[in-house]
Amino acid sequence: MPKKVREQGIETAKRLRAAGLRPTRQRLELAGMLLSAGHRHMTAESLHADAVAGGIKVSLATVYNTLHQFTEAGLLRQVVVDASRSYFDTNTGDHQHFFVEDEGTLIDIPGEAIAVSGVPAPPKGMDVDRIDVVVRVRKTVT
Amino acid sequence: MPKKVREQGIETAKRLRAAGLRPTRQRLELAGMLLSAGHRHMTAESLHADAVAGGIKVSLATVYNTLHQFTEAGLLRQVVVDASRSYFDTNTGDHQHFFVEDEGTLIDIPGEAIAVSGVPAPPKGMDVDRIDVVVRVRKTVT
DNA sequence: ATTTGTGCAAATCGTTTGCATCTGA
DNA sequence: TCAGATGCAAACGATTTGCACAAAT
Repeated sequence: MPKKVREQGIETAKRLRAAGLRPTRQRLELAGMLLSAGHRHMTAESLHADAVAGGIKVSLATVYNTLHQFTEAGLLRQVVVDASRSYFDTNTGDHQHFFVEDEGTLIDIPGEAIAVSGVPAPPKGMDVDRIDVVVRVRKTVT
Repeated sequence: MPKKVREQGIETAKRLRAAGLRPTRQRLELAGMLLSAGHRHMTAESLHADAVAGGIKVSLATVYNTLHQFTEAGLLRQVVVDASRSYFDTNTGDHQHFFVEDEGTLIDIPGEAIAVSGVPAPPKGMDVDRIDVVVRVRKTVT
């Protein structure tokens, strides 16, 4: 194993431990897929498919568990755009999304770009947790 | 039957016919619940429960069908805030929502109040269908 | 050795559908 | 009459869970 990869693994292991998660093989490999390259969007099904395609042995149940654990640990963010599937985003920073309805795909919109103004004060005894903006787009009908 | 109620029923029947829907007993009664009073938010389950509680005989399957038909007819609008349930809103005008995460309830935010700026141009060949803003709130932790 | 995680299959939840029966026009 | 609507129960797809086994500390 190349030194660089090993160190990356150690680095990832630390992050998992810090989140109170044991660095198991499955979690390390999934974390590797998610945290290495650039940001990505996924569903449990798609991540499982990618993992299996990449030779990683994990069950779908473990993928679901892992996605939720990572989300709770702040490594991922859940995006609600479709009533029938859950999407996850490796970009946990301030940003919003385009949702391509024909394809079921997400595209990030930088948080600096977009602004929401005029939000009324929340009802008494409530605090704003987050503001989500979804720009639903579809293929132009020509 | 009081004259006023009968006329309301006739009025509703017209709206249904205009939407290409036969004014059946179930559809008229559900429409009555939805279009009479002020705006309301509901899930299929909650509407079915309310209908049954109000003495209206309908099956859950018909409630689902009706909600979708009404939505397609523009009488209702679907709101996506929770990955596991579909919400519907009798307010089909321009507006947004608070979503109380602890309770799973929605509160309207008038469209005039809120504004989203800085939305980038959608990708080539895509048109913006709608912009949804969800202000997620939760009970203040004291 | 003890605790925690994994995989599988069964269970669950919201939602949709097939089909026999009704109902409105 | 008869296309369209309804209700029920079975089917569904996404997600969760129970439990025996495996792996991490």
